[in-house]
Order: sequence, then structure tokens, then C-alpha cells
Amino acid sequence: MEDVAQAAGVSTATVSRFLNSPNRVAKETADRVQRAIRELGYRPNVFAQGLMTRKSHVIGILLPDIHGEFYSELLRGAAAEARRLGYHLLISSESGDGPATMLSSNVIGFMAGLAVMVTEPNEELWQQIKASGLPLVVIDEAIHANGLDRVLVDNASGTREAVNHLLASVRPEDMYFVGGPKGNFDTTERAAVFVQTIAHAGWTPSDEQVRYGEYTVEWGRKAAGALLQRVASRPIGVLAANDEIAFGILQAAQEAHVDVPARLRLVGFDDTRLASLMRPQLSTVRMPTADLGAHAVRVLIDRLAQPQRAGTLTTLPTRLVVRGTSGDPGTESGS
Amino acid sequence: MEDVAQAAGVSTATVSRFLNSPNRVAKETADRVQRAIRELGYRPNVFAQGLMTRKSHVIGILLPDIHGEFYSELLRGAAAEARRLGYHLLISSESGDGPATMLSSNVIGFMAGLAVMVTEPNEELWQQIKASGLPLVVIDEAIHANGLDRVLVDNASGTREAVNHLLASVRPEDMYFVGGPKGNFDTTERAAVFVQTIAHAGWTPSDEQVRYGEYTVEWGRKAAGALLQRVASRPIGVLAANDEIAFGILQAAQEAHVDVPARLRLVGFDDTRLASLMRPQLSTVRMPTADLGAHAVRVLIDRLAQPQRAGTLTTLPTRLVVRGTSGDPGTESGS
DNA sequence: CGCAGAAATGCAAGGGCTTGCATGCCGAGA
DNA sequence: TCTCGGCATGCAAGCCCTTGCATTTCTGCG
Repeated sequence: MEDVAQAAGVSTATVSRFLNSPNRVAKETADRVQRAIRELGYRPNVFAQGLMTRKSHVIGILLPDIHGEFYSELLRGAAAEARRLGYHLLISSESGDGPATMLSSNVIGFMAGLAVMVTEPNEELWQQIKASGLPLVVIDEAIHANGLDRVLVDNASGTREAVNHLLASVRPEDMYFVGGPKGNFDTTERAAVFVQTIAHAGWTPSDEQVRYGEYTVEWGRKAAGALLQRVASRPIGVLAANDEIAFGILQAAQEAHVDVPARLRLVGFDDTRLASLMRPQLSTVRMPTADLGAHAVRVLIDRLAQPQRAGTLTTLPTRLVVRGTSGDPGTESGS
Repeated sequence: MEDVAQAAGVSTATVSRFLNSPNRVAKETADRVQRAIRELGYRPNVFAQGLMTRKSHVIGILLPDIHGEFYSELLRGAAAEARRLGYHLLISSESGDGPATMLSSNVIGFMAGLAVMVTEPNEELWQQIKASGLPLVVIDEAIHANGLDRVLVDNASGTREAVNHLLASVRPEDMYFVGGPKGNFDTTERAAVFVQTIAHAGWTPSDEQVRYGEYTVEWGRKAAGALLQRVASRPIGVLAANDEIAFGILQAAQEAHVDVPARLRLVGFDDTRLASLMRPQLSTVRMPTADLGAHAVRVLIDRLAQPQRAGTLTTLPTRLVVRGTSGDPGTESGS
């Protein structure tokens, strides 16, 4: 920097000002500095900058996992938005590390803030996160504290839409929900709305009608075993808590020669690529996955500038995408 | 830090030494410092540290995209390995940014090194990368320079294996290769070995037998259109340049009621999750995707410690995984 | 032509840490 | 008892910037 200053015939202060508030330096001087910088290939030292300003353009993102359609899409949305706003992402996932290697390491010192998503409620991890003292935004989970910014997905709207859609051709007593892990935030919300919507249609779902497992194809196949036995003269309706599960159910049904959608009407959740890859294509509730990541980042960055606004709650809409597995709307013959 | 020093009754120099070379401080003193640190919740300031040492435990990873099975798996492998070695990953993708926002931004100042993968040969980007002056490792691409560390996948072994496997039940003149983008490194390598292996079997493939397109399901479907017309009394063999393409081909075949594997024998590439999801399950060449990421990170970190060793070339093996689409080995009836 | 106020720039003090060198202490060998 | 090497520790410089304050230069107006 000193060299640049010298080359431009100014002091380092002016160079610094040129970099940080160009309007505070005379145009003519600015040009000289500009040129000197270019010619010398000068790059300010981020460490020194950070040391002075206590700021950085790096934000951390902590996810349960990096892998899989959902997280990678989330990450993509987050990365794109961060980049757009001049920030960069430092990633960390729960799995593979002990819960939070990132948090206990010094890198958190680089971060201006942290976007967090953890699937399982994990008090210890959560304590660590809070202890970091970093500005936080929480993605799609139950945690709830004063002044905490959160970004959620409106599970209710999509679930309700899906259930009602199914109810158009399936009796309430023939409806099933195949969930992910019991206790998981999304599964819990979706199950609740499922039950509530069925109840609204005049039927109280039995425990049989709401099942919990995992977010996997395997669980879908397994759950399908029980379900397929219920298929009789009347078609059954199944809402899966994600597309993976739905895919497992579809495969199992096809292997058992149970026609989908004629005898089993299926709706998934998330609208991952898998949904349009399978045949028939999966009706599913679209999650604004990339938006979720993007929003989280946006809120976080906004919070860095405006700490006093903390406590925001953003809810992103979901909506049903009707495709082949829930019955061609034109062919539906009522219940 | 000063507070810690005071609390422990030592100088800041001792605290620093305790942190960086614990063996240079008396055990008894160490304990006091340790306690003081814990009680005060002291965390060294990374900026100040970086300013002094010119080091950081952050490495950048630049990928063509974050999305999709392949990249997210690569990223996962890289992140896990980085974490294991006490490093953290700063991500950036070509798509969504202008080519290299990351490179032109100051964050590169945080990074100790950079792992790079770019699909399309892109001279301008590559210049920028080199200009960063960062230690580099190149993942799976053609770029080739003196003293550059590279991590590659041994396309040849897997391709050869796959082609020979298909040749066991398909005549060389009935073999087809459906590639990704012409010019893409992997596609080029695989196509070359495909041609070579067929040639070795005594037949020179026509241009018809080697086609280029994209790494997408859609391209697979489209390519299948032409292919399916070739299916006659004898089965044809198809090697797709990735599983996506293979999936498209399989779907198109099924829709056209061309039995797979009886009349079309199909092998994909990458062994993504998609491969075992489809029915019949896809025979495919397994890529050590996560390993690729992990290795890149390992080499890079090794290089930080041992710059003089630069110029390494690591080749990770691929191998054929035989599943349903290439004919049940037990059922194969020769050509 | 002189002066006040604004604009442009320079000066220098840190920001929190690491590390070469100096100091003080100890035990061991003479 | 004296000297000397080695260990543990302290001192203070310096890493490269930013920024409040001081200084200089310029502008416009009386």
C-alpha cells in the first residue's frame, strides 16, 4: 500500500480512502491512485482490514448435511444470493464433523454472521451456536427465541392444498400420511395440518393413517407394504413427507402391480428433480428451496447492517404441483 | 489476550506461545493460562493472527456449479476432508456469478489455497486463477502446466471395462456412445477409449456410433430416438457419458417398449444415486466422486506445507458396477 | 484583495497478535 | 564458589490497514 501511495504521490491514507470512500478523494488523485494500484497489482490485505474494521464479507452456513438434492439446492440459492450481495460462504455440515467443528474452531472469527439449519433438535449444538455471539438466522426449524431471525416454509398452505386435492377423489378414511422422522420440524407440521384437514372433512384420522419413519426411499418402500394392503375397491390417497418417500412408495406400488394413480393417489413434498423424473410424474408440493437459502442470506446480511430489526419471521409459500401420480384431473371420477 | 495474560499472571507473549507451541511453556504456567482462557472465554482474533502469520485455515473451492448430484458429492468429500485436516471451505461456483467473482473479490486474501474445477476450457478464467497467486490444485480437467497439482479420474479403466462388458453380448458394430458436451474433458476421454476398445475388437466405429450432446436427461431421451431405430434382431449396446443421459435413454426405451436389457444394453457413468433408483437398476461406471474432492483438498493442504513437491498427478480408479440394464450376467446369452 | 468555510490530504495512533532478542533463573561442571 | 548453557518468560517491534484530527489548499463572497 505504501508503494502504491508513493507511486501515486499521495499518502497511504488517501489510498485507503480511495478504496473505501472514493467520493472523498479528488477525481484527479483518484485516477493516479487507480493507475498505481493497477500497475502494482495491489490487493489490500484482508487481515489488516478485518483487524481494523471488525468486518468481513464472509458468512457461515451450517447445514445438517451438504449432500442431497435439498441441501445442495439450498446451498446454491444461498451462495448465489451471497455473491450477489458481495458476500461469500463458508460451509459446514453437522454430519461428518462432530456436531460443530466449525463453531469450536477459530474460523468463526472470519464470519460476519451465521445461517443455521439443524434437523434434529439439538440443545447442545444450539448452545454452541448462540455462544458464538454471531448474528444468526435460522432456516426452517422450530427454534424460537426473542429477537431471532427466522426463515420458514409455509408447510401448512401446501399440505392443505395437497390434502384437499386428494380428498377430491379419496374418502377421508382412506387417506394416509407417510412422514419423515418423528420430531422433525417439517414432518410434524405437515402431519398436523394433514390431520386437521382430514378432520375438517369430517373424519378423525387413526394412528394408522399417520406414520413416521425417515426421509428415504427405503422407508417409502417399507411404508408402502402396509399401505398397499389397504387398497381395495376404493382408491387410497397418500401424502408423503418428501419426494424420496413418495418415490419409494411409487416403486413399491408398481412392483405390486397397484396402479398409480388409479388405485393409489400419491402426492410428495419438495418437488425435487426426482419428482419429474419418475413415471408417472409425481404430484408434489413445491418447496422454495433455493429461495429459502437466498432469503436466509438476505435477512442475515440485512441484519448486519440493521441489527435493531432483528426478530424477523419470513414465511415462504409452498404450492401444490399436480402431475400424474394423483390422478389426471380430467379423468378424476369423484369418490 | 491481555486480560488472559493478566489473569494468568503472565505476559501476552506467553499466552501466545501457549496457544502456538505449548511445549515451549512450563506445564504449570500452561495450566494457569489454560484456565484463564476458559474462564474469560478468550478466542484469538483471526485477523490479527492472519496479519502476523500470513496463514489461514481456509481454502477456496471453485466449481462449475454447486448443484446436482456430482458437485454436491464432490463438495461433501472435500468438506469432510478439509474438516478432518482442520481446514474450512469457502465455496464459489462459476454459474450464477460472472465467471469468477470470488477471484476478483478480496476474499481470496483469506484463502491459503484454491481447489479448482471448471468444465469448459476457459482461458480467461484460468488466467485469473493463476493471477491469484494461490497454491492450486486442479480437479479432473485437462489443464496441464508445469508444477501444477492435479487430481484426475481414470476414465480409461472404467470405460474399457464397461465397453468390454457390453461387447460380451453385443457386436462392435452395434455399440454406441452417447456423450456429454463435445470438448468436455471427461466426455472426450471416454469417447476416445470407447473408440479404441471397439477398434481393438476389430471394428472401426462410425461417427454415428459416437454422439455428443449434454449431460442431461433430455439429451438422453433425444439421443435415444435415433438409437432405438437401430434396434433390430440383435441387441444394441449403449454407453452413456453419465447416469443422467442413461436415465433419459432408459425412459425413452421403456416408453417405446424396447426391452432393457433384452434389446438394449445400457451402461451409465458416475454411479449416482439415480443409478440404483431406476428400474431396472443401471449398470454404471462408478466415479470416486467424494474421493475426488477429498483428494484435491488433501493434496492442496499437503502442498501448503511442502511447496517443493508441487506437480503431483493423482489418478483415482473407476470401476464398472454391473446391475440390471446391461443384462443379468446369469441370463446373458452371448451374441 | 482578504477571509471564512469546505474540500482534499496528511499524520499518526492504534487494532490483536507473533516472535527475535534480552533477561532472569536454575542446575551442573570445574 | 564461579561460570556457563538451557529453559521459561518478558519486552517491544512490527504485520497492514483505517480513521479522527490537524493541516493545507481551494472556492466563493464581501
